[in-house]
This record gives sequence, C-alpha cells and structure tokens, in this order.
Amino acid sequence: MNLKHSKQRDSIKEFLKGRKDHPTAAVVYENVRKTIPNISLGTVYRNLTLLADIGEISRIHVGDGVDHFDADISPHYHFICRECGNVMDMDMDKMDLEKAAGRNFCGEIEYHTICFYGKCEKCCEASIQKKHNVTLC
Amino acid sequence: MNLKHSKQRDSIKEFLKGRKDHPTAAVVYENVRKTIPNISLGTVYRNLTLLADIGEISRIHVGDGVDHFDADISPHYHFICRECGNVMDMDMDKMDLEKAAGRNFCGEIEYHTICFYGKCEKCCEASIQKKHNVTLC
DNA sequence: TTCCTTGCAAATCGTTTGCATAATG
DNA sequence: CATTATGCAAACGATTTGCAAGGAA
Repeated sequence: MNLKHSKQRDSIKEFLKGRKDHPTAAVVYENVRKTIPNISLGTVYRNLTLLADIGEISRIHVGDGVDHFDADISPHYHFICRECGNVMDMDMDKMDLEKAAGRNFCGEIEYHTICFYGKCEKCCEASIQKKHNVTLC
Repeated sequence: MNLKHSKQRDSIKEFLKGRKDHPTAAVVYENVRKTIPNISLGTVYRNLTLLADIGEISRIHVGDGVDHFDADISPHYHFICRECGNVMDMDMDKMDLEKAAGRNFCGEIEYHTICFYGKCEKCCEASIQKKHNVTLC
C-alpha cells in the first residue's frame, strides 16, 4: 500500500501536532474544517485510522465511549477528569510493570496502558469556589 | 431510588458471578436467555448499567469497542489478548502508583486502571503449533 | 395503589463503508 | 495511466430511551 499526499491528511496531522490535549475525531473535524471547509467526517476518520495504523499517531481509549487521538506517540500515561472529561498526559516515568506482571502469567505481554481517574486541577478549584462562594486568583 | 426485586436482575447477577472471564452485554443476554427466554437486550443493558452504578459489578473498558462486565469488584488489573480478544485477570498486586503520579500533578487522583496487551498462552501455543506443524500436549 | 421493572421498538451515537469522482505520482 | 484519496450518504454495531403494560412492596 503506497501513500499519496493529500492536503486533508496533512491538515489533520498538523492540527493534531499542535494540541497537547487528546482530541476526538469530531473535534479534529470541527477544527480542520476551518481550513478545509468541505472536508468530510469520513475522511477524518479514515485518516486518523490510517495514521494510527502506521504508527504516526496513537489512538487512546479512556472509557468515555469515544476514541481520542494523540500525536505524541512516546510512551506515557493519561489522566481523565471524571468531572469535565478532559484527557491529559501524566508527567511520570513509564513503569517497569511487565516483568512483575509476567511473573504469574504465561503468554507474551507486548505493552500496557494506565489511566488515572479523578478530578483535575480546574475542577478541584471550581468545586472549592462553589462550596465557599469565593473566587481564587 | 428504591430497588425492587426482579428475576431478570437476579439471573444477570448470578450469571456474572459464575464467570471468571469478562462477558459483554451480548454474552450476558445470550446466556440469561437460556433461563428467561423472553428477556430483552434492553433489560440486560439497563441492569448491567444499574449494577455498575451502584457498585455491585464493574464495567471494564479494554479498547475493543465493547463494554465488558465483571462481578469481581476487588481491585485488579487486566490482560487483553490481541489475537483472540479474551480479557483475563492479572495475578499481581495492585501497585501504589497514585502517590508517584500525584507528585507532578495538581488535582485528585481517585483510582487507576491498567491494561496489559499481548498474546495469551493459548494463542502463543497455537502460533507455535502452526509454525512447526506439531501438536503440543 | 404506588412506583419500579419489563419487553418492544425506535432512536441515538460513534464509526465504517460503498461508490462515483477527484487528485496524486 | 494506475492507484490512492475524497465527499457524500447509507450502513453498521453498541447502547440508550420512550412508552404502555406487568410485577413487587
């Protein structure tokens, strides 16, 4: 399978590279549409799938029923805010868990993912503000 | 909201308790149907969602596009075979990752999930058999 | 009787796909 | 030219929901 260039794919890649959050296909679509107004959702999905398949981006499952995409393919973990749904990168080293996991396991472990869930900084502040009716700086 | 008894919900719970794999709603439906032939898929979904919401079972997202359910609500990690799709429990201690994760993170971490991906024992054996055209005992 | 639960079918949501046309190399 | 990519719309699979009827407290 030989790839050919397309401005649609380039725009999708470029948009994704400029984001540190983890946009869904719908978000990618809405944004790339500003540059290429007649791009179709199908094209966005096709390219995201293709880019993920060839390893240029990664597809993230966080359990909210929607796929998220990430231009950062270096190994890292994610945090998902249960309040606002935001998906963010965790600033922590990749753990050497596969050796420990393999101790009681017959089979081949290829990789692992970790998702942390809770309340993000913004949502923590928001709930404090709401509770005490104050504005934090 | 007060719960009332129903044989449908009881059957769903009982079926789930008897399984160590992590059935999907469709699998639960197919099996509970053997006992209650006219149960509807909607009822299965409604009850699985309810049971998960009240914490009697847990809903697992492994990234295959389908929700899995688990009667074992004790903290543990999962392995997903990329060949056959099976979801199995990992026999390893829960890691104390949240302290390390919280070091560079402002916000509240409530819990975390880990999924290991690879090839399960069965699928490993199957590919060896295929490669060497032998039958392992 | 109250109101929770069900079965059924239709609706919804995210994603994929078929097809004719356009763009790339 | 051969082949890949696109837009569009229809199809799809998993899950949810509205509603009238049934069942538990």
